[in-house]
Amino acid sequence: MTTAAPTSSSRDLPHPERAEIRLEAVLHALSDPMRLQVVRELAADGDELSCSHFDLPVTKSTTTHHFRVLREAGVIRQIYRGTAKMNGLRRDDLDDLFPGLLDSVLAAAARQAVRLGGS
Amino acid sequence: MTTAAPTSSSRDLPHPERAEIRLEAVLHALSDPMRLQVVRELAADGDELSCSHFDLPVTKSTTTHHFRVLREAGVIRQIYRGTAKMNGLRRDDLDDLFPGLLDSVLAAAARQAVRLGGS
DNA sequence: GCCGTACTACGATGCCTATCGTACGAGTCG
DNA sequence: CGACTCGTACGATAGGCATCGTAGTACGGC
Repeated sequence: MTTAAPTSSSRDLPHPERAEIRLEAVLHALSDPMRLQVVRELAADGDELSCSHFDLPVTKSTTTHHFRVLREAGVIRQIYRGTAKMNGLRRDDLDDLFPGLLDSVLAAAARQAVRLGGS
Repeated sequence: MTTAAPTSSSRDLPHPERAEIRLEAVLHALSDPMRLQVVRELAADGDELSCSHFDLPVTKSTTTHHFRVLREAGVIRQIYRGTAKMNGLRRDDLDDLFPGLLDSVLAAAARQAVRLGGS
């Protein structure tokens, strides 16, 4: 074992090419609190998180929708692994297209979380 | 010349306090091509640009709407000066709340403009 | 082969918003 | 004053989107 199957599921999902990623779409994707939260967790916990790992206060239908928006904007990459769908940040592509943008947004989100959740 | 009238119009517009500016609202404001364009011009040409200076491919009503969204998100500051309404980027507030964010977005927009308009 | 789990697809709904047109208010200049 | 310019307000409209629920598909384990 230890491999054998490269997890090559037949179904794969459409992702935009690096050159097709549009800044407006990325900003729009990140402008939703739900999706921003997802991106923050992905950035913090590293890649390879399944959809079900996230405990969002919405139904699974809505969760699927948000992941799709993130994927179609080019923010995340999704691959099926068995029944689970793993999500990873497209940090390399984003950093190449928009240097520093993702880090700025993440830092801004973290700052704001402290400022608002201030305790 | 060079001053004399402090241009103190009686009508002034509601702006969010610095502490009220929300990252999601800023990202959403910048996710519209029209508004992003406005912000880019403001950043390039310095402050103090009148609404009519912008030649957007929409009617004046819509232009007013976009400026209002930008103002209510805390991205720009607007003041009346006679019949004109001057617009300025709230760079100080944004840089304080979200260091580097505005510059990253502007740089990303410039890069993308080159990449797409790339001749 | 069957069942449970993970996620999707589709339709419905209600809200938000980008857009327009027209009518109006505020200032400036003749 | 009167006319013109700049921008606003309001209503209408059409499209987008966040949300849900239900039904369905794909995979893995028993």
